[in-house]
Amino acid sequence: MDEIERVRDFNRYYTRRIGVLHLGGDRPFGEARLLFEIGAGADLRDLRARLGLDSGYLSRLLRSLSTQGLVTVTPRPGDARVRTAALTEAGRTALADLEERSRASVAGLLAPLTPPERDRLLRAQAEIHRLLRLAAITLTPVADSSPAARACLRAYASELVTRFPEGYDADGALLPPGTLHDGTFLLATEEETPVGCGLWQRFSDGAAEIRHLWVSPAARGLGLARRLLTALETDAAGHGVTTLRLGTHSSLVEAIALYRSAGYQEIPPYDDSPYNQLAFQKLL
Amino acid sequence: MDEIERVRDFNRYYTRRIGVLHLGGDRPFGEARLLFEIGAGADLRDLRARLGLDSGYLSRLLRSLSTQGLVTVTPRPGDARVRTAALTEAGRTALADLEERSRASVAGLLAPLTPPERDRLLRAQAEIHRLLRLAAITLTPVADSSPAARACLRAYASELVTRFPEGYDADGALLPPGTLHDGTFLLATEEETPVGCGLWQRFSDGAAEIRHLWVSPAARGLGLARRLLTALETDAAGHGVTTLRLGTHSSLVEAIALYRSAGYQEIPPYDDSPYNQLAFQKLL
DNA sequence: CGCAATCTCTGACCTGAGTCAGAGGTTTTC
DNA sequence: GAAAACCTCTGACTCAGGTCAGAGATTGCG
Repeated sequence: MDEIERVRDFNRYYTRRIGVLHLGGDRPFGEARLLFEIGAGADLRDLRARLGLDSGYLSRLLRSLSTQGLVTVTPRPGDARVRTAALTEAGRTALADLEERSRASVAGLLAPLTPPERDRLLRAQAEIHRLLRLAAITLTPVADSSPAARACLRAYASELVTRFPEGYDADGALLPPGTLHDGTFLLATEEETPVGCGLWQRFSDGAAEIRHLWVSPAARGLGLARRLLTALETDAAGHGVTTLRLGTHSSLVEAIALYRSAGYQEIPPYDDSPYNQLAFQKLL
Repeated sequence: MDEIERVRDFNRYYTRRIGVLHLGGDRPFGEARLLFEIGAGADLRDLRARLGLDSGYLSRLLRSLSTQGLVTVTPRPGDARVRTAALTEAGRTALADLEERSRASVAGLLAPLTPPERDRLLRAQAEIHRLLRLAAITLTPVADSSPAARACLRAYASELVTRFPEGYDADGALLPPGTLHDGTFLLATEEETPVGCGLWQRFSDGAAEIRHLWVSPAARGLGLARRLLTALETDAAGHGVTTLRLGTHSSLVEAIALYRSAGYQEIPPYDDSPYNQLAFQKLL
């Protein structure tokens, strides 16, 4: 049985087992989901966007919930076009009940397992979650002046400000927008939000430099930095680059470990940036 | 976040990610499932039982598939009450197409991962599968003469016949039906089928013996033997047993390792059974 | 042989989930 | 102040999935 078949097999088994679990109770799934999503109150437009519902459908669902006395829908003060939904006291208890029943069915699933077995289950789930998130992240080349690219670089810079003991001067050290001509800016995106970046840029001597490799805190621990690095190397190699260099700050220990494990050799610093206390090189 | 919440969280993420995968194509899910289940041909009654369908519903589904030219339904030769469904050539290609598209969507999911990452994913999935299977197995006390109990003991005996170099004389060594009076026979059941057993039986001196601990080949590697053993110990302790003994054959190395790791100490053989070459004891 | 059991089919019905085209309010913009 | 934009609601409709009651055909059994 090959890799794909094993994954399909697992999917079948898992969804079958999980399908049995208590999801919406006796309440239709759509209503249960809506109760959950309203939570502390929400505008209908937001609910529609979050749940991907048709406005007519949402309207009917809400009416059903409000005739059951679980939610109230009122015009938002200040803008009466928008209406906001809120749970009533009965709605809150209904939601709590749903939650409790869902928890109970999971607890029933776990009950026969010993603590070490449960621990292994949780670890395996965390591993799968990690890997699936990583698999869902896409890398795309974008212009270094694109809003997403600039947002990543700003986040990168503001993190370095706090990480470097001497601070970080973004204006002086960050790649100015629109200046990346011979190279590629790669943006990592998870479900439409940018979660990392990196770029390579050719030197006048034909070698190239990797810069601004960054992974957002929300996406750390997935192995994304390594993937970005390999993708940058492949892209650069595809553009004829044979020598890659990079400089880094001695306080960025994880980055340094990454470079070493990716086959980069330490070389003497090749520029005068105060932040590049260490330099590395790799021949592609 | 507690254990239960973490499991729920994973379930939410996983089902969301998997839900996107290609399941039935443009074909309704029910029809796709039916195509899959018909496979090389099946009686309608079996299909109903396997898929849990109402007979009217199945009839309509099949009619839809047969007007699409994907299946033929014919009376079974020999018993014209029963009808059997078979895929046509077009049905086989439609099924192959479904399979292929499902495979392709899984392949797309895996594509961004490196081989070691995929390997970790598969391992984690296998671990979860194992643990969920184990959690789904129930242990119930049954009469030693019940059909399920006898079936397990027969399977146990026929396995020993091939495992022991000297063979195994079931008539002489197996617990005769209806003879377990002061003790408990535990049956392990996975989705209605028996997958293991074990019993404890009190000696005249007040101590008790564990016998016939067996796990079906289909359920090995899950940790079921250990669970059975602990359950037997707990049950026996609940009946006032403080000393448990057991005898085993020197060729059953996994069993011996299990006993040792469960805290059993080797003692001199306490009976003259030719199969109990080793004996163990544990004080509860 | 006749009756009961077995199996499948048909028609009638239901629910959840969702789409689509307007109608009718409210606010913003010019 | 009027038009445009925005937001929600209503009515009409679709589809998948499923249940239920009985009709009709066939077979097994006494």
